[in-house]
Amino acid sequence: MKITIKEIAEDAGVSVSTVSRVISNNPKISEATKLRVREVIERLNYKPNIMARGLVKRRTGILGVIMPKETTTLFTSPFFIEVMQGISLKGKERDYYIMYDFCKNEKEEYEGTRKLAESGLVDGICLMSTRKNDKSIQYLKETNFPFVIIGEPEEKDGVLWVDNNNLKATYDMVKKIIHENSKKIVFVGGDKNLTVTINRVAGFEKACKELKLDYSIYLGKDFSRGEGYRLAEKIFSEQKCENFIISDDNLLKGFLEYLEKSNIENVNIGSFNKANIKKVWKNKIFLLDIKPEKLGMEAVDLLANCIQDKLESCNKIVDIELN
Amino acid sequence: MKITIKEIAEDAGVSVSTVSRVISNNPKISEATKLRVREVIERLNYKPNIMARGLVKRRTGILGVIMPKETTTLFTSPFFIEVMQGISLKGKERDYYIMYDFCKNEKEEYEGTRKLAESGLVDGICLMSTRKNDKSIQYLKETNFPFVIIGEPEEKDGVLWVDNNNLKATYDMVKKIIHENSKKIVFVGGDKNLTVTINRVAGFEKACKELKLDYSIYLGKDFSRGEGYRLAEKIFSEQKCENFIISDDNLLKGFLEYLEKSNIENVNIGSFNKANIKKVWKNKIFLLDIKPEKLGMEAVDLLANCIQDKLESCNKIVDIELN
DNA sequence: ATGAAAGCGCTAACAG
DNA sequence: CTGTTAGCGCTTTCAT
Repeated sequence: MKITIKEIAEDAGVSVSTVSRVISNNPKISEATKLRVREVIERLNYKPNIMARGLVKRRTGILGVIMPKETTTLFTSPFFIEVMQGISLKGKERDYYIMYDFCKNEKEEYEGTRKLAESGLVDGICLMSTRKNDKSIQYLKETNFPFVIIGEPEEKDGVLWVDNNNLKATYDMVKKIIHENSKKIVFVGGDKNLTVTINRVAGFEKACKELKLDYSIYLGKDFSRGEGYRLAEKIFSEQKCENFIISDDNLLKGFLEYLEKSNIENVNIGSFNKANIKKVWKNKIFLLDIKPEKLGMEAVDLLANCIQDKLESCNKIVDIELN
Repeated sequence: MKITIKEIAEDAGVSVSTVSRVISNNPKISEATKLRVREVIERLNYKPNIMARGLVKRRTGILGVIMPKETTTLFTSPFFIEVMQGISLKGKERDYYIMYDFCKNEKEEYEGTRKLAESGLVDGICLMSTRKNDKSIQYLKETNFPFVIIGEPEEKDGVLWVDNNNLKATYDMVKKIIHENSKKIVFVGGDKNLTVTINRVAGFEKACKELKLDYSIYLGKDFSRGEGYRLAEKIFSEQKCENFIISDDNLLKGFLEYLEKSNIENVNIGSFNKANIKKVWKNKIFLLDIKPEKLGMEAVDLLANCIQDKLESCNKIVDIELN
C-alpha cells in the first residue's frame, strides 16, 4: 500500500495538518518541525496523492493538449513533436503534467475538448489549431475555461494565443532573396483559409508592392509534398522565375523534387521551418526557423499564468529571425 | 460551479448511491429509475469528477507514457508520432486518458517514471525504449507497478512488451532482394547495443549463411542521416556492392544522398519504416512497414489488460509483412 | 505554532 | 431494488 500523509504524521509525531503545512511550506510552522517532518517524508519517500489533493484544491496540476487532425497527415513535419517538447519542457518547469488527446477530425477535437474540460481532469487546455468558426474555442470561452491557442485565432477578443510574426518574417524574406537585377518572385503556399497563409501572403504582397516586383501567388489545397510538386509543375509550365517563397517544409520538399527531376538550377528559395531537406547543391535556400519548441513553451506559460491569475498579456509573438 | 452527483440525486429524487449505480450500470437498479436518472444526467450535462472517483477506486483511468531521449533527436522519424497515435486511439477505445512525459536523458526517464508511478496519477506506464540495465524497468518491477515496453527488453521475465518480428523480417528481406546472379550484400545499421539492431543483424546473418552469400555488416553510432551518409562513404570506399539492407529511415536518407551525389545507380535496397524518402528514380527500394501505430495499440491493450487483471499473454509480436 | 474536524465528490459495504 | 454511512487522502477553517 502506498504511504499516506497520515503515516508521515504518526512517524513525525505531529498532526496531518502540520504535515500538509510543511509540504506547502507554510511560514507558520517552526523550522524545527519542518526539518523533522521533511526528514520523515524523505525517509519514507512519501509523495502526496494527486487525486486527493486535486479533489480538495480543485486543481489537478494537469494541462490538456488537443492535437488536431493535421497531426495525422503531417507526420513528416517535425513541427508538432517539437511543439510538444516545448510544452513538456515548460510543463516540467512550472510543475504541470501534460495530457495529450490526438484527434482524427474536427468533431473529435470538439468532443475531446469538452470531455477534458468537463471531467475536471485538467486545469487548462491548449489548442494546437484554429479553425474558422471553431466550436471548441466557442465552448471554452462560454464556459470560461482557461485555454490557449497555438496559432492566431479569428476572434482574438480575450483569448490567449501564441504565434510567429509571419507577416514581418515573410516581408523580410522577400527583401532578402530578391537581387538587384531580378524583379520576379513567386509565393507557394498551402491552405488559403489558415491564418498562417493569410499572414504570410500579406507580408509577401507588402514587400512586393514596396519593391515594385512582378509577383504571383500559388496556393495548394494543403501543405503536402505532393502539392509542392504539383504546384512546381504548374508554375514552371506557366512562367520562368528564379525567386520563390515556399510556405512550409513539405511543400518545399515536393518543390525541390520537381526542380531536381527537371534539372532546374540557380533558383533562390526562402522557406519556413527547419525543413529536414536533403543537402542541396545546385540551388540556394534560406530556411527560417519558426521555433516550434518556443511556441509550445510560451503557450504553457500563458496558460499557467492564466490559471494562476497572474496574467499580464493575452498573446505572445515568437519572432522568426532572419540572419 | 460544476454540477455534482448530489444535485443529480436531488433532481431525480433518489440517493447519490443510486445515481452512482446508474452510472456504473449496476443491474440491481430498476429500468425505470435508470431511465429517470439518465434523463437528469443528460439534461444537466453531468460528468463525474475523475479525481473523486479516482480517489476511492484507486484507479485514475490514466496511462502514462515515457518518451525517451531519442524523441529529441529523432524528430525526423515519424515513428514516435505514429506510435503515439496508436496509443491514443486504443486509449480512447478502452477509455483511458494518456499522459506523456518527454525526457531529455536517461535520468529524466527514470525520474519521470518514478514520479508518475508514485503520485498515483496513472494506472500504468508505457515505456518507449529499453536500455541495457534499465533502471526504470527495474523500479517498476520491484514496485510491481503495471507497465509495458515497446521494444524487446533484455530481461523478459514477467514483463509485458510489444515488438516487431525483426529477425524474421530481415531474413525474408534478404531473400527478397538478392537475385540469382548477385551474391553480395551489405547490412547498414545503427546503435549495436539496441535489441532491434541485434535482431535484424541476426536475421540478416541467418539468411546470408543459408544462401551462402558474401556479406558484411556496417553499424553506425546512431540512426541519423549523417551516419547513413558516412557509412555509405565508407562502404563504397572499401567495396563494390549492389544489395543493401538499411535498418532505419534516417540512415536510408543519408545513404541515398550519398548515392545521388556519387551518381551510383542500379542498387537494390531493403529498408525499414515507411521512410518518408523522396521518389527514387534510379535505384530499387523495398520499404517495410513496421506499423508503429499498431505497436502503440497493442501496447495499450496489453497494459490495460494487465491493469484489469485479464492478462493472457506477456508479449505481442507485430508482424512486418513482405509483399 | 499546532491540532481537531469538516468536507472535496465519489464508491462500496451494509442494511433494509 | 434503494438508502445510509463510512471512508479514499488531502487541505483548510477554526480553535487553542
